[in-house]
Amino acid sequence: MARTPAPGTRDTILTAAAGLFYEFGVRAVGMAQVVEAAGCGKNLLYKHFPSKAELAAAYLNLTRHERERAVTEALRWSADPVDRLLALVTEIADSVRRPGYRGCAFRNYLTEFPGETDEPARVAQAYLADSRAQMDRLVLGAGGDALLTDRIWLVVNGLYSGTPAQASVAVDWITEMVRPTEAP
Amino acid sequence: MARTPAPGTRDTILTAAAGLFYEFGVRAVGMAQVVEAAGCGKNLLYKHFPSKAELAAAYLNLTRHERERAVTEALRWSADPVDRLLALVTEIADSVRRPGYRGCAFRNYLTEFPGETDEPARVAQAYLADSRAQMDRLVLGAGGDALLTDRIWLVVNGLYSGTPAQASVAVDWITEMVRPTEAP
DNA sequence: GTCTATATCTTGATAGAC
DNA sequence: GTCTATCAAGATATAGAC
Repeated sequence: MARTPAPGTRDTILTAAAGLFYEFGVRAVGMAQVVEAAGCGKNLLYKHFPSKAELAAAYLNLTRHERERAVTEALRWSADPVDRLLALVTEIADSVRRPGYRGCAFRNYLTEFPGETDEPARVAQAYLADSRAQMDRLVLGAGGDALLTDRIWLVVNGLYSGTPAQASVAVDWITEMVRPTEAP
Repeated sequence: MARTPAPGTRDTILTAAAGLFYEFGVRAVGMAQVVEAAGCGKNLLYKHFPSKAELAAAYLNLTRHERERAVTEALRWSADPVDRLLALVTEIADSVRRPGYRGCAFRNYLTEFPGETDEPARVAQAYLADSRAQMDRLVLGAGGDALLTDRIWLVVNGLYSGTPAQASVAVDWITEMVRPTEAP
């Protein structure tokens, strides 16, 4: 009775690994833990991901795609440049508010592996650069200048490493910055 | 090599360990590396620091004392509440600008060991709480309200995980927030 | 006696073999 | 899916220099 090769094995393993890596950190989680959480054999894990670094890179790529999907979805409903910027900021704030939030996965990885130049590190750095570039494009599109891009990135950086309680403060503040003040 | 004079042994070890821990992360640095960098025997290391956790706690406490000394020094010259707040912010910005800056040591530790409740984790959490409380006290003393404390903490958080280039942006911005605007 | 150096024990991790 | 080789790291114990 040959087992039917499960269609989503790679995804199953990756999803399990991603959850563990994000919650406990990449260094702290062993391949054995991933195997146990995925409910598969060790051979399968190494068949799909020949090394832990490749699994970590896949984890960061998965996270990137999830973030991009969520951001694209959030931006889909707004055409106005200011609305689009605020939609992005709101989406980030929502992600910070989600239970189990433990900071930005990419920044966390780079903190765990400082000075590293392997593939996961490159994925993380690329995401952060692209993420900043996207934010800057939206700020400039909404009529902001270079100073405002710096300031908003500062606040968003603080938001990423902050608590859910600060999410609303950040959103409200950035709204104030880019919307004409309403008289009371 | 020549025998290390006895009295400063603990400090020598701790200084060496602190440099390595901050630069490469606590997890990535082994006790053997600390021994080599300190130029002492393994026995002596374990005599002064019975476990790696105790060495890590000592590292964070040392960092805390260094930060507190620098902040106290920066605040010494200002009596005016607004000046004191800006002196603190400027001191933080200067520390971010220092070559070799690799983020806040306490946040980095908590990122490396999420969910940990041992002594180093408690030291790190206590520092962050005290640090925020001090900042809030200065903001309130300078005439700010609760909203301003939240906003300034957001910016300072972003500054900690930011680049030296953003340090000036943060200082200028906070200056603008707490000083009466000067007419052009 | 104090410190260095080394040898070793134990644990846990990556990885590959069966 | 289990079993095992290999290695690194934390921690301890022992042997030897000053």
